[in-house]
Amino acid sequence: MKGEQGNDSQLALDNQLCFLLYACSRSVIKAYKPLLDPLGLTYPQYLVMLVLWEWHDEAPQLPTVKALGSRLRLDSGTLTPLLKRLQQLGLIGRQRASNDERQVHLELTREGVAMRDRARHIPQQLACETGADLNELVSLRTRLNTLLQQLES
Amino acid sequence: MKGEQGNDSQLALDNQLCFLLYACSRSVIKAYKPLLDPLGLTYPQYLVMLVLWEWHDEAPQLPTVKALGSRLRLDSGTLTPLLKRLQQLGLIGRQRASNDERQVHLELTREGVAMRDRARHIPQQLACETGADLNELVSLRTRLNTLLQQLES
DNA sequence: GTAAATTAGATTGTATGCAATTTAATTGAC
DNA sequence: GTCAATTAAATTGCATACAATCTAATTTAC
Repeated sequence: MKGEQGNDSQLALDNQLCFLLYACSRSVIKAYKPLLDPLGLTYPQYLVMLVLWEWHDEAPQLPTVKALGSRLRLDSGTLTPLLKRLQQLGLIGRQRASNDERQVHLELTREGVAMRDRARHIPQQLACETGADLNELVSLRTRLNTLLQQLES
Repeated sequence: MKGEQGNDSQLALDNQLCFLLYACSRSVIKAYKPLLDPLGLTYPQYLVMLVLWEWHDEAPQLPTVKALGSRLRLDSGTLTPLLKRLQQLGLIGRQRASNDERQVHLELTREGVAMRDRARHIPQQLACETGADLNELVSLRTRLNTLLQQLES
């Protein structure tokens, strides 16, 4: 009886971490929504655009679906329809690689590149809205990064 | 030009927190999967069962869909079909309240109560698998709780 | 060199999330 | 007391997530 109670509370405490991750993640996504609506993007679509914008700066070669999925931890079952929607929006293009026909390379259209300017204000605006301490947010980021590494190993 | 670069990196940093929340949350849910599969539960269904098990201990009156949604930050659009599945599985019952016909009260079936014994080992097992420091996890939980409060205010 | 194994994407099916609307019941204003 | 707001669930529609399967292309074993 006493043992069972102990197990239950331990379970609940540990559980609250996973639930808090789940609840915080959804809550942050909700906070993004009013900022992303004017761009016509969902949150996962916004993450894809962020990766493509970063790649656009750093690499001459554009990423494949595989490389994008590796960065975002999403598979083709999620990305294929999402990327088709971004293509419908005129933000990206998709090209089969000529040297390996299995791969699909992504590219930003002119509008896709241009949207970056309209997105630049978003992170700051969100940080202001939460009113959280910046050092606290950086510390949290570091800890979550460590946790993610542990979960993936 | 320099200003734009500064905005971009600031954006990327802040973004990594929201992305890490998103990635960690999904990664933790994946880690739960092999432990929940034997119970035939998905992760959101498991969260619902956790709330009902807690209520079962503490309150004589069973929660409504509204109260459950308030606890999990989920609305009826998500919960109604999920609860119907739990009912199909024979784990819960749903009863219209007689004093207010708009409300639906939830109850655990005998099997729903019994499943708790088969779920008790899950949190410990998961904590062991991640190999994370317990104090670290508690600290992270506290910080996420603070963040969630800020996001919801 | 060719068959088997592997790989990258696409597809299918199930289960969330959530905005928006609908329905039915209750409450409030007057 | 009655009609307008409000409320609790349910429903609808859209966009993820993700397991499982499929297809086509490439590698590997031999």
